[in-house]
Amino acid sequence: MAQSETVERILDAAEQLFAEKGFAETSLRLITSKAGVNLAAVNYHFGSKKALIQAVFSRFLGPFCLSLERELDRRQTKPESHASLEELLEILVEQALAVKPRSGNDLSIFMRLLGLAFSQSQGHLRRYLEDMYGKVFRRYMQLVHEAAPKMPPIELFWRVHFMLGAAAFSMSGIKALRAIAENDFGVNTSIEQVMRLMVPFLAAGMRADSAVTDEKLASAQLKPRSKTAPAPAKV
Amino acid sequence: MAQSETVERILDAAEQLFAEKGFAETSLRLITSKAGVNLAAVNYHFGSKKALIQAVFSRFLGPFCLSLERELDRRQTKPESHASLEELLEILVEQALAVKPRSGNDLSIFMRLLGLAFSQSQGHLRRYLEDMYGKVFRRYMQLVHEAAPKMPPIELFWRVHFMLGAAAFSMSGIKALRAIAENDFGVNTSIEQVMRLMVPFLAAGMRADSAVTDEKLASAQLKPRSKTAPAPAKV
DNA sequence: TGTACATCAGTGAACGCGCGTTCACTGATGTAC
DNA sequence: TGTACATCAGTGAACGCGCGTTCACTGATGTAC
Repeated sequence: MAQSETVERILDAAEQLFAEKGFAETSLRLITSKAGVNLAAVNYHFGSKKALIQAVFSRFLGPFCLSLERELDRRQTKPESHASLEELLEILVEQALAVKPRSGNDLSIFMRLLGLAFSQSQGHLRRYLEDMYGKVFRRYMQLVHEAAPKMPPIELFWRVHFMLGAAAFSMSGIKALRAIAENDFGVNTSIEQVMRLMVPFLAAGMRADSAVTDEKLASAQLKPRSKTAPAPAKV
Repeated sequence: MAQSETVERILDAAEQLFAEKGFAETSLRLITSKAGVNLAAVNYHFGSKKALIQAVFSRFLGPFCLSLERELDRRQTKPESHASLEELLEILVEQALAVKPRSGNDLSIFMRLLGLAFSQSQGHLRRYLEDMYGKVFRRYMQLVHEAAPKMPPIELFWRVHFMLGAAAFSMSGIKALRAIAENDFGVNTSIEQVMRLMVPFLAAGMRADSAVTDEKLASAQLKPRSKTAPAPAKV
């Protein structure tokens, strides 16, 4: 076998199987037999199953976040004009679609993996993703904050996670959902179409009138972020 | 031990552990030791681990769906007036909150389980839920359909799943999210408050102007549901 | 140009471990006569 | 009232199995002299 074509074969097989079955349910024996490589090759090249899981994410998220960061840089140099919610969401769609052609595999596979990353209890994975990509994510969130109409910060917080949920969930089950849609309506909805359908839905949700009635919630403000402990003392 | 207090203890422990760790990652040994019962008791009372998983869902979904069905009956007898999207969403919130006091345990645990049911590959569970609760779900969806402003059916289909995603995802990670919110903003958001924050977000998303530009998608209509095969012949 | 050695991707078999399940058994309770 | 039997929740130990990981090994390729 050519110089570490093996590594790519393992990553391809693992990506697909993890997306289908989840992490715990996918054994190294299944991965290596699908990849047509030796069982021990995973531990030889990656060191452990955990490291393989992280490598699968990095292969996609690396280029994606790099591309996203460059796009954010580009916008920052332009004359100061805030992007709309729709524009911000479109940026993500564009970056995701741009990364896709890396290989023959499907964007939907990776979206499903992202969904799993949140719902499966892979503590090491969440720590790894936060360390590697947390910075870009927070930078993007800052722009969303600026684009959202004046709203209690805590409500913004929750709405962002509703958005995240809608995206991660529908993408994570996208294969089944597309099949149902095809069966019930007789038309095929491409991944790209689904993502574009999501944009106005999410933007409208973000713009809905505030529902906060509780006074404590309404007045809550973002505390300064501290690495190790809550904010030190009263202001 | 009193007459099958054991069964309840197993269900309580399993519910909590499944929600924390997922199904595959939670062993019967962990469940039974947390419950303080013998390892073999699960297989004695439930027959298998799969059956235990289903029983955990039924303990909550049974009362919930019964309660939902009665509420839908009540509304059907009233003078013909369509419920708004907000009203329909509020119904779910009310039913969910009404079931909660069954025991001391937390609604959030069950919401997380529901999220897991979609994202973990438990084929038997999806089949079981569809068989048991599919009917009520489709009846409810019909009302949502009537409440949504005129919209291509396929877009409605996708938007419903965006809603489902936002709910399932944010509820499934609710424990971590509440902790982050508490840490970053210094206020506690109750599960009930989160659910009520979700209602206007989802309703606004459902009402957003249609984004369908593709002609094929715009004209797609719901096919008659057939048990075994696609619709028989051209109309 | 030829030989000795180092490197390294990949291998095959085995390791110990935790898993879900099974099974013969116990002991308390209820029932028939 | 007393005895024999049936029922059934619960037990303790063992079963076979698939898992992630380890390890001594192979064989191809590159490098030094």
